[in-house]
Amino acid sequence: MGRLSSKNRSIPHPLLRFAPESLGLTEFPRSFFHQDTAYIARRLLGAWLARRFKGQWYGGRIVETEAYLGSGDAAAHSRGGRRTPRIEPMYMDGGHLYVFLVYGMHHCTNVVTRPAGIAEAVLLRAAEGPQGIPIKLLSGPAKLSSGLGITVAASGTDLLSAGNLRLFHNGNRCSSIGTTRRIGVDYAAEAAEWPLRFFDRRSAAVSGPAGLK
DNA sequence: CACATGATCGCCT
DNA sequence: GGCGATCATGTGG
Repeated sequence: MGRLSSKNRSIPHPLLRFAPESLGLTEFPRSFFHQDTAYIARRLLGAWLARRFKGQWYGGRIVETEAYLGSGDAAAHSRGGRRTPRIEPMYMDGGHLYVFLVYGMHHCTNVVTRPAGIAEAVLLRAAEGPQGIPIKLLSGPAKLSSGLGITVAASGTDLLSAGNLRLFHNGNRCSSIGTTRRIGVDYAAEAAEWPLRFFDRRSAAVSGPAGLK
């Protein structure tokens, strides 16, 4: 049957349409993505992940992120220096995308950090759509990905190549940031407790049960 | 609200 | 062959 599972859907949700130019948003320079990964994870709060589809822009304001720190991080796909075709984009220059499939049906979108050769990344866990859009639409890494129609097909693309996937910001930094351990990585033992999850305290779109905020 | 479970398959060992 | 960087739905208190 022509089953249409989430992993095949690359169409952005129509409610997420917005006009980047009207908000005066600019883009981060390459050097921004070469900095400390946890620092970047915090700085990305408030930035807009945007996708151009058939001439229109769709996007959301990022409100929750997690940092994954590479070879020494037991929770990262690049733990122990692993290097396979799937995770190759993690080794690319900062500013690229790393997208993977989890549980056979959901996608997770990451922004690669650090210079090429260092496999670190920031998982985008939740975002707010444009004004008036249901708060749950992008609240969770898989929902954020599916809301914008981002699939593994986008893994390895460069956010700074003036393409259809971009990261915009308006110069304002998130001023109220919460920090907790990362979600869903209990298998990583001690690394699971590292305080590498960040979220905008003032946002109602942050994912997970109330206890995790 | 707090769990518990099933769905579903690519990736890695 | 085992297991996820998840989510929706169901149960029970």
